[in-house]
Amino acid sequence: MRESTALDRMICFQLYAASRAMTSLYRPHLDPHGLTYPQYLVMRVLWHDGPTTVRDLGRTLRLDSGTLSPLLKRLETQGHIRRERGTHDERTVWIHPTPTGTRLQTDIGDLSHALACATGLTTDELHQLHTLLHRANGTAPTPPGGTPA
Amino acid sequence: MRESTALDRMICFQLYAASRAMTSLYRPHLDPHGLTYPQYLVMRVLWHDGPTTVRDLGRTLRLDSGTLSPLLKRLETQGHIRRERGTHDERTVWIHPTPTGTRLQTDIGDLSHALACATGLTTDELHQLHTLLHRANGTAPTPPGGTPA
DNA sequence: CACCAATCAGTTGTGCACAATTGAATTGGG
DNA sequence: CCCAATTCAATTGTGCACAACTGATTGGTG
Repeated sequence: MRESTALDRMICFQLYAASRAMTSLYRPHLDPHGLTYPQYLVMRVLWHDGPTTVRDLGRTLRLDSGTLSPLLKRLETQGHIRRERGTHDERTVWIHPTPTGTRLQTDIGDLSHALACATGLTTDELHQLHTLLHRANGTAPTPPGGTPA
Repeated sequence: MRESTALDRMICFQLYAASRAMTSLYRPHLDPHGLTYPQYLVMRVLWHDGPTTVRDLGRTLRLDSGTLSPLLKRLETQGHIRRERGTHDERTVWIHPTPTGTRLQTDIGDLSHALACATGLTTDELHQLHTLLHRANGTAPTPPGGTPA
């Protein structure tokens, strides 16, 4: 409908464009709280799992320390997290959400509905997309329940 | 299967992870030619459409001049493209593929098969994914024919 | 014609991504 | 116990993305 380039036929480009578009949809919701999208993902892991090591954050988000270290430094500067060297294993660094960081969860609220609507896809299509992306990512989709954007 | 975080249920994260994974799949194929994935996308547009303006490249790839200007400068330094101010409208800059840049197309060859296989999805699933991403991107999928990765 | 708004490419500044490397801490084998 | 291999976070360097801005060019209107 828009362009007639070979790009139209490339899944990789659609994936690339869709990922950036999704980030843009989050931006207006996160900007007021001073968070970027990757920072928001880190906070979500902390809200859900509690204190975590940098190593586990990397495994979960599939990011390495080269990305996470400066990102976590910025979250610490903003007062959302606290870093602490492990006592048992001094190589690991534990990331704790601060009270400020925890309060962000309720301040930001649930974005999934607003974001799901913004895609223009039906609930069924979102579910299909979710399943396909899971398979492409080599993970198993969580079978029951809704599918947040 | 891997993590039990709320991230599992977020399409946005699956999209973000899948997009980066796809780029990683391209990397070993593009690195030997000194191209990055976004640079490869630019070259594909030039191979398909011939000389193009920076403005149209931006519309096609959904990138602004802040991203394209330095990227094109690097492609020019590598000898793959040539820039030329428009004569009719001196605001626009035309991007021409050089012979070297054109030769890249045959040198790199067709990556779609290798990439499609690497995802582990069936042809049917790739087609579904393609259609869903198109709809999410607000574009119409090109109905007939195969679906390169 | 004069002027003003819009268009276009480029620059600046911030923040990811990721390869490669560093250096400290830990682990395992002999 | 000792030392070589591994693990872990951080750092360095390159290249996107994108917001905000600049400055030149163009097009439309009075």
